[in-house]
Amino acid sequence: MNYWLMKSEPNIFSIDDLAKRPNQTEPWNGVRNYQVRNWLRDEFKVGDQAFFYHSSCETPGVVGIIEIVKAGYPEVSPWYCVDVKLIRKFKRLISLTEIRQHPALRNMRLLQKGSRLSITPVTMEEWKVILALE
DNA sequence: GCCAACGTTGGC
DNA sequence: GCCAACGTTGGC
Repeated sequence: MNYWLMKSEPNIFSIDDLAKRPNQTEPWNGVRNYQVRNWLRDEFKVGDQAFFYHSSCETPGVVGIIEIVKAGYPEVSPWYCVDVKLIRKFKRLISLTEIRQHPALRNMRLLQKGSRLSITPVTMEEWKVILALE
C-alpha cells in the first residue's frame, strides 16, 4: 500500500467540494505531467491513501485524507486519472510552514527545491508524523 | 503580482 | 539532439 500527497487549488476543487460529491467520490483528473501520469497509471492501487493538499491559496497545507477507490484508467489520450474518496477532513489545517519546520519531515518530496509535481509520494514515516500533528 | 524552477515545444 | 523561447506551477 502506498501513500501520496495530492495537490488541488481550493478555489477550483477543495476538500469541501469533495465532501459534497455523491458518495464523496470524484475522478482526480487534469494531471498533465508525464512523471505523475506514470504514477497514476502504474503505481496507484485501490486502497492507497493520500493527503489532500490545498495549494495556491492563503495558507497552503494538508487538509484531510482521501483513498484511492479506482486505480489508474485513461482520461483523454495520453493522460490517466484515478478515483478518490474522502476518508475524513482534518480538524485543522496542517500548514506547509509547519511541515517545513518539522525535523522528521525535512526530506519530504513536497519540500524539495523546485518540486512542482501535483502529486508526490509520501513515506509511511512521513504519513505517521503528519497524522500525529493533527 | 512577482519570480524561481522546471517542463515542453519547435527550429535548426 | 541541442537549446532558446515560452508556458506553468505555486510559494511568497
